[in-house]
Amino acid sequence: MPPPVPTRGPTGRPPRTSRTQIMDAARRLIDRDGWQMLTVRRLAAEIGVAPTTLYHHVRDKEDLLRQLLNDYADQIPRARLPRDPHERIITASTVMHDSLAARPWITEVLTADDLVGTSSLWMVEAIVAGAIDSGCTPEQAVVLYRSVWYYTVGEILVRATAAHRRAESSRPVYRDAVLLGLDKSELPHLAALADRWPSLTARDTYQHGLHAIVDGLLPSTVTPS
Amino acid sequence: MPPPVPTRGPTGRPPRTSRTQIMDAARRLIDRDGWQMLTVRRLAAEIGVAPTTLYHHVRDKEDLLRQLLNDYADQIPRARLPRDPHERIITASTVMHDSLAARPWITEVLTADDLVGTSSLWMVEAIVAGAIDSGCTPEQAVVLYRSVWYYTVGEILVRATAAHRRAESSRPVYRDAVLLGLDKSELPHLAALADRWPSLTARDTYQHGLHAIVDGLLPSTVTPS
DNA sequence: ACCTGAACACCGTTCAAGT
DNA sequence: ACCTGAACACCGTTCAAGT
Repeated sequence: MPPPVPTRGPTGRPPRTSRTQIMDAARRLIDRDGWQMLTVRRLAAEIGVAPTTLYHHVRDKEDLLRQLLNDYADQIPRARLPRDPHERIITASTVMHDSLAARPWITEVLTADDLVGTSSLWMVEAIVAGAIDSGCTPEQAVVLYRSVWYYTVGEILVRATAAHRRAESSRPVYRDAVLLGLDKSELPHLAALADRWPSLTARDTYQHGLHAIVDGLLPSTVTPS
Repeated sequence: MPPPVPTRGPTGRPPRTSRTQIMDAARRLIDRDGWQMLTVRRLAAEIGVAPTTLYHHVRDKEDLLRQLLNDYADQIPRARLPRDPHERIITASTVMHDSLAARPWITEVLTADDLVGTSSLWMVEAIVAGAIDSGCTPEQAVVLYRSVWYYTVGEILVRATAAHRRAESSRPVYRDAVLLGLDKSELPHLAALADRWPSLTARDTYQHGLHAIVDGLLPSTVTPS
């Protein structure tokens, strides 16, 4: 329940713009025109206010983006998780995936352009050929290639942006701050791992995951008679 | 060997700017200041020429980016591939990965910002907890989580940008054009799959790869006695 | 306290004009 | 044929001034 009367103080002008109003307009704009169209100026126009006004309710554009992502995350319903650990992993991963897939712009906020040319296709050929020679159908071979590609793109991308962000070093990395302030009773494993997290995620585990994907997607190796 | 004399014709001014000169300057600029700093105007300044001049040698900024990526791909040495199919997959994947990792800006061209907040951590907790309950050490659990995260980010990202690019529909999708013009003797499997490629990559195979990663990274399930 | 216009330092791109 | 300046339609952000 918002205060029906502006709080007392040095008696100023009553606010005509609220933070939630801004976030709503931002979502509306993104849904209608795509997230690339979310500019401070357009957002202000959408609300019907001067661009400079927004800087009274939001620190800068990045602050606005972060708020937008957090609001969306808050709204994802906590899934009922199965007891079996393996199933629990699959379920949580799926929710994670589906949440992102429902609003692709959220992941698109992390991306921009894709331009893959002809001269790198020999690698694709090698992977597809290897899969077929291992007994895959062409369909399975393509699935295998795509899984490797997704995993590879994700790995490079996440690590690159993390490094990038660390290098900019303006603010204290944000994620570390988040991790250290965790509720032990709500997220026990993460809280226990919080201090080791930076060093654990610094490791190069690309090969680890790569082998898992390849082993998991090739037809189970039958020992030749 | 470039012609020592400008080719005859309606006798014009001799070129002071070449396409390769532009690409060199672009790489220099990216290496020095990061790819975000690659703007048409800065690039022109780096060369010492008016911004508008560049539009005589390059169609637009996207053309420049694409050229940059293709040039880099051309320069990756064709790896000697092992005979064993499984090993061949690993090798090609690794080259692919290493090539991107060597110049992170190439993948960063596909990305922009990462901002993951506190309220989605319950999913991470569920995955890590499930892994530990399955017999993983904390280290292994984090490896598993990261692999899933990379794979998921990559999948969403690649598909989203692909869809996005398809929606813009200005030019004929580029990749399709590339695929159809393949040399059958050089890339036989890809050439054979070229026409089915769009439909094959349109399929949702997220679960496929996800199960492979999880199965591959959990300790081999010992049937309980 | 809240909102604003003017201003700053940028973008990518077009186009008529110069050599 | 090649290069240019002026111009257009934009960005994000700051800051002194208004109510």
